[in-house]
Amino acid sequence: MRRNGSPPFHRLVYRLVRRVPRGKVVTYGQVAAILGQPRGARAVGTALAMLRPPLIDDVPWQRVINAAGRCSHRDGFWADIQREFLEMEGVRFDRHGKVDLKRVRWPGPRREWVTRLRHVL
DNA sequence: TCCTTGACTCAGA
DNA sequence: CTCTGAGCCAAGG
Repeated sequence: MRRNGSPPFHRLVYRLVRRVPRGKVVTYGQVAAILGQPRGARAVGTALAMLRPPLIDDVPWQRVINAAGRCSHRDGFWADIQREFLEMEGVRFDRHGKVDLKRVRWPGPRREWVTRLRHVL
């Protein structure tokens, strides 16, 4: 007998991240908010961390960055890998290692995400 | 169930 | 702009 039909949080995170198109990015807090958890940015990081090391499930993890517009990660290694992947997709970084969220954020201005996307998930 | 861990964030200094 | 501290949350032991 199945007790809980709702997928665990990290699965929802993967579903959403899989929809982020090439050349676009989302922030941890944004993902959390869309999933109905405005304060759960940290949990989103936990979810993505579970993909490592094999980087499974065709989840474009590199498209998730922090609110400051930079690649997070504790060690610089994966942050560098992430930046390289994003640059290959056409995402530009300034000399401080930041992207222009105003331009590359998906799916556009804040007013659009939460309401429309939550239902689709 | 309690406790610890982080790919987080925001307000302050 | 950088550095802290406190708040927050799912996972896993």
